[in-house]
Amino acid sequence: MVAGEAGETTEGLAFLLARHGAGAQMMLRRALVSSGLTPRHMMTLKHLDTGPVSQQALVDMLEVDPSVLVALLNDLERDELALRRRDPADRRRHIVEITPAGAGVLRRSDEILAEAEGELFTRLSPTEQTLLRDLLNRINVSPDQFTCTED
Amino acid sequence: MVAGEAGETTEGLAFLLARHGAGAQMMLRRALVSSGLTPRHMMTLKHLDTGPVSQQALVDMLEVDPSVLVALLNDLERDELALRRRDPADRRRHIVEITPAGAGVLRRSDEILAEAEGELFTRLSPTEQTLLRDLLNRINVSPDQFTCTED
DNA sequence: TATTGTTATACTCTATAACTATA
DNA sequence: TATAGTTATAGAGTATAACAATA
Repeated sequence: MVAGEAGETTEGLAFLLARHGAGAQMMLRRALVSSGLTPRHMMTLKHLDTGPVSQQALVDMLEVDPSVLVALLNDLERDELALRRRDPADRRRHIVEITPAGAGVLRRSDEILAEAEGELFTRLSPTEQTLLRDLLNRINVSPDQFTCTED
Repeated sequence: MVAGEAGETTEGLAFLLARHGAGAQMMLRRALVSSGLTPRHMMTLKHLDTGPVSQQALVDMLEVDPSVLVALLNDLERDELALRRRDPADRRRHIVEITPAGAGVLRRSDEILAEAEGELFTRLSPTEQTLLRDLLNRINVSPDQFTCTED
């Protein structure tokens, strides 16, 4: 940082990561437009694909606000990609499951996404992609993320 | 991709990148709260720090909408971190420059950010951080990003 | 009283278009 | 007519709190 070049400043690594992360998010969003899904809808379907779960469990998996999940599930249910039914054992609970149509959309979206990902990372060899994954998995995403109210 | 484990699905690399990019963005935002800056305010100051420029030039550098830049500069000018003056050569233009106070805030923010970045990447050696930077710089952030209207 | 899910509301960000003043 | 900057407005996304049903 002390030794900077003449006119060009080196962008901080965190800024670079944030910028390209936003780019990846935008890429995902665009790739999924043809499926009528947002990245979050897709992640929801992905979790549902492993079996029925309560909304509470989904909230934990997706790390979203309960009210956000309600909206997501309303969309999926309207399009008949998922459905809610009461848990007979605890009638407060909703058990959410994916429909066959939902599973189909998920599979198609997975293919579309694989192609889009391929384009995004064409300039990285498979080895380098694995390396990138490992490096990303070793950054401290949530060290003091608990102090999130404000300070 | 074909060979997945029993219950765990491997998260797509693009999803991983988007997720950790959002994490980095949140970290930046929190680290800068004490400066009263958002990451974008800081980027603006960083560009201004290399010399006075027109708003049009800033729009290109920051890749934001002109109306967004207006709001950013209003904030910075209210806090006397930057100022606008008319370009005598073309009175439509505003020449924007950083103030001494703005340069001071920028320097302090740079230090704060260096510390926060250090924490974010503690588990990566300097070599690995350079490697991560190189890998990030080689992903295709804007291949068909021009087709952004909708399709 | 606590928990699950829902609704309503407000706040931030962003995108768009209309407007002004200059050229 | 085109350009630089501004303003106003609407839309998406998110966060919060109040609420109904059930435990």
